[in-house]
Amino acid sequence: MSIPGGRSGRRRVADDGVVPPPPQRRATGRPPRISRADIVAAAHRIVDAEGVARLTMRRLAAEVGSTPMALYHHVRDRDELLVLLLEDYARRIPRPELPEQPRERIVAAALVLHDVLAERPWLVTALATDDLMGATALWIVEVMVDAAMAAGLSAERAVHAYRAIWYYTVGEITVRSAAGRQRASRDRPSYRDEVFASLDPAELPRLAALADRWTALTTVDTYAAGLRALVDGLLPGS
Amino acid sequence: MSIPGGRSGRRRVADDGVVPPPPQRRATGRPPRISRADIVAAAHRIVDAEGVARLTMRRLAAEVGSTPMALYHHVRDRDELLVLLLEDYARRIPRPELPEQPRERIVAAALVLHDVLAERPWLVTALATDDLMGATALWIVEVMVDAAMAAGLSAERAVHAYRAIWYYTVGEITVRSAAGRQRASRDRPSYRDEVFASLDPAELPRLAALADRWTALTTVDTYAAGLRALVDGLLPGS
DNA sequence: GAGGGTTTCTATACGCGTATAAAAACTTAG
DNA sequence: CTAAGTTTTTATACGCGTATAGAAACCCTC
Repeated sequence: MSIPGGRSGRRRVADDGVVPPPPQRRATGRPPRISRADIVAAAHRIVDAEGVARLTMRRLAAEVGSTPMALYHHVRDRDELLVLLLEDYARRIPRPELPEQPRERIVAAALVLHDVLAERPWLVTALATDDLMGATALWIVEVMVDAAMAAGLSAERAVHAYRAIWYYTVGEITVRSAAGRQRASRDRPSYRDEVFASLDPAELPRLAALADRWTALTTVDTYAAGLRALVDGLLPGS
Repeated sequence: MSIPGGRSGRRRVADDGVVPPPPQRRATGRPPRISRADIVAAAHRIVDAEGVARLTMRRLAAEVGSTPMALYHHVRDRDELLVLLLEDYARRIPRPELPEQPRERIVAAALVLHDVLAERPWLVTALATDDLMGATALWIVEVMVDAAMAAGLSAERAVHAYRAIWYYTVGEITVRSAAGRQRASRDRPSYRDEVFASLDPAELPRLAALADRWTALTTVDTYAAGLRALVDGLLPGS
């Protein structure tokens, strides 16, 4: 009925924490032909070779040599699969040298987070659902909360600060990747161009003056700059 | 072949701006049975009565008394439909009294924006694609850019400041609405609970200490507080 | 052996967004 | 009246995520 053990670490431990005598005991039931790890590995192969758009449950089933619905006994849904993929990516992040200074620590940690996601923007939807990254990447959150407290924030406010940074990061990835997707399919002239072309300078003088530069201005990568501003505002006075 | 006139404002105007002699001229071709306005109105009805989940192209076609594919001659895709819906919502926003002080103007404008979206989080995906709201809500952007410049920022930096706020807002809505959706389907115990339950206090002391308060801490609405911090960081020093 | 219990896997089906191709309904030219 | 051209509408189809129901494959106890 239920999906088998989430974290692969704990297995066959009763509620009281006692491990049953035969540690290498096979549970009853039909033996599985595929495993969660198989699925994740196959998913990795597909994403690397054909892109995430091709990562469908049917394609994945074919890759592991099974049927689509069989996957659902090992993975709750497609979103969970994406989170598992991220888990793998996160494991590979080299834990970088972090600055000592709290403010710079936070910025550095957020940049690591951002870089991982920016390369795989399709993860963000799945992540937002889980609101937090997989367990493997939690050290980034720890760093940020810890540094925020070192900078003088209470535990509560440190968490809120982390969250603000998380929001900002999710938003940046979402918007920028959506914009990129749109630029990719560039036969149509885009709603925005049309709107900007017909701006009324009397009503919206600033935007009208910026209209022709708008696309250029909003294509620049300003994540780091905005992040620094946010952190500056979040931490107690300069 | 192409989808007829975007903004309903300009019609039958040649490239040189001269209106052809017969202003009430019907173009050739099969006369339309439905219009863009019909579609948007029907969409509104469905969303209000049955929720956005029911707003499918098939259901919408039934509502306007047509077939699904007929809609696609008046609307590019479902996302564009959502943007048109937002357009309508935006038109209804009463333009509030805005504070004179630039910093507070920005905050107030962002809060208006946030409130509109927070009530209709499903709009955000469509919006992110278009990266900007429909024309009707552009005054919010104008206010923010203008106030940022009044506070001493260059035009470029003012746009970047607006963008940072936009990112933060999109992220907040995305994450919070995803979390809400998840809390709605609460039979399963959620991946996050599992992760937090098995935190290693030696590795992640801050998070372990906060584990039991985490959900409470991350459920609080901190949009306004984070926004103020962001604006403080973006505008030149106090 | 035979029958339950349990787990995994397969078959089938639904509704979704939308691509594609063709039919229908009109205007205009001959 | 007919033929061509244009626009809108329809029919059909594809692949998607996944719900549901039942078959298959194993372990036990008799």
